[in-house]
Amino acid sequence: MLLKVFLNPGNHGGKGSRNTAGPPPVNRRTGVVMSRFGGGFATAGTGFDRAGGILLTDPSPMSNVRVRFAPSPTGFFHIGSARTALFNWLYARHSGGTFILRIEDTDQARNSEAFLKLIYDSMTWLGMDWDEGPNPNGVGERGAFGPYRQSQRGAIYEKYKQQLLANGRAYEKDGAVWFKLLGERYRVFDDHRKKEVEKVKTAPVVIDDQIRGRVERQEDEDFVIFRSDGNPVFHFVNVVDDIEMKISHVIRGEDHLSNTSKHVRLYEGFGVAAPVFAHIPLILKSPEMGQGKMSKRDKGALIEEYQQRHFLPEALVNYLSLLGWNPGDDREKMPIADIIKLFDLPGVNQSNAKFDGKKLANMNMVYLLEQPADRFLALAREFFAKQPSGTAVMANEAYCREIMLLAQPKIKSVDELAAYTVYFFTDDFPVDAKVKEKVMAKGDPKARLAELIAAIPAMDFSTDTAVEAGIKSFAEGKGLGFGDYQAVARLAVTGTNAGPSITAIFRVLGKDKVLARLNKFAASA
RNA sequence: GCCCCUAUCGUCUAGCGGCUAGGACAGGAGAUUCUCAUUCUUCAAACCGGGGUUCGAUUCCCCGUGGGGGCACCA
Repeated sequence: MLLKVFLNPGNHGGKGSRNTAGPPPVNRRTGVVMSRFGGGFATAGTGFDRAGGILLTDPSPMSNVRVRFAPSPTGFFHIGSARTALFNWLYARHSGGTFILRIEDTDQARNSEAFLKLIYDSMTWLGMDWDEGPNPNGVGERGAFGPYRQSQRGAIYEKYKQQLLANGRAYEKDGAVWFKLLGERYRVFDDHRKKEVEKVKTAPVVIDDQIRGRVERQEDEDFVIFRSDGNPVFHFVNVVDDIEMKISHVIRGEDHLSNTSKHVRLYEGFGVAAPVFAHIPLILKSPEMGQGKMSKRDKGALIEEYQQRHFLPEALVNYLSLLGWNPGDDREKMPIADIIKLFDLPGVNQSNAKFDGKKLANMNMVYLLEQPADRFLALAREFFAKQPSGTAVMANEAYCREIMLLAQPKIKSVDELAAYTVYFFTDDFPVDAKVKEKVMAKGDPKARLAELIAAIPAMDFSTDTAVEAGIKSFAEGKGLGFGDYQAVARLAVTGTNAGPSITAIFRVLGKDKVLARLNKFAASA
């Protein structure tokens, strides 16, 4: 078997505060993580063989970036997963590498096809296309390193297990298979687990992380790689798959940083150079949500939610890209092409970021405002297709179009459309009690209403400007202004104080409807 | 308990030894508009604490403290 050793194309360093103290026993040029035992490890360009090991060769020295996103279909697809996927995707696209989607579905009990589909759908919706992995429709897959679902890779894991068993880096105990650390053994009482455990004196594992800098961690206990039920554990399959799929850069959440020492030992066990690691900061709950890491249960945590609310995926992606990364200047709203161009691992922050739904909402609004009419209309149609009122709204295409375009510059997200435009589609619209109270308390709205009702039949409703001129000249005749009629008319016709210009509402609704509503309101008020 | 990561306005962040510490979201005030929203102007808002190093620390080092993560036959 041949395995490439991947080069690290990214330059290191960046932030001044980055921990780069001490001479890292890592080949900077290759990004190969080396341990201190045995004096050296494989470096690029130096093929080597190890007893029971794997031949390493380096036929192609230049970049070949291969990154993967490896979710488990055991729950909803949330913000954190999406951001991890995004950073992998961005890095792949930035470097002209390959983005792989691998499904870690070894947890039989918790897996579900519905969650699997959700992964494909969410990724697709967000525009993160993958070069290798299962096809987005779930049928078949593409790529030369499959299968891409761990549940189908049993034979590969078995082979790797045998290799470790054969080279003395694994052993069986209590029906499980354990990975064996090299070093002097001793027993000690573990406070955390309240029992005596066997530990191993080993040299620390040094990780040259693209984001964290140099991280040192001690791995001092043998660990299970195959459970007694015969199933391999996460650490094992993760490393085996990354080897088999020739992953060059492992970009994942910081919650895996502590696991990385296990993974590095595993790579050593297989005689394979480890990939470059990049541990990205986590997304934390916003202050209102409480403390800790954002979880699937938190409000606004699910990608699905934004999809259902018809957020613009590019707005969400833009916002997500800014959580833990920035382009280096004051720009925030950026086309994805610019983000791809500017994104790089050393530019990623080291500290966790709190999720801010308000900023996301603002980003969505900014994107929404600049959408061309046809795109906005398409979004509105998609939205209304799922609404109970949808059929009524979309019955008249031209009418619908006109109203949606009236609403576009006013709303923050597409899901506001239903409430924002109700009164255009039904006479049975809700009346905002608070607004009513306020409007009716100011001046003499009843008198204004009566005057308006009397004047409207003679007005020209053909254009906005005609309506405006009509009301204005009429109001001036009474010694009043447009504003004196606007509020009460709006309340009577729309039930609220927010909306497009009243002249547009009048024109679109038509004289008959407007008069009917004004009269009805006058009668009840 | 042990280990690892981290620390600038409420939030996202810029800053890579010398700055009136900048921008954005959110918030306050005002202007414009027929309302609302947008837009514009404007205000308030931060270097966690203590030691070093240095002529000089937000910036580098150490120690605290705070925040986060990990210590499984979960992933």
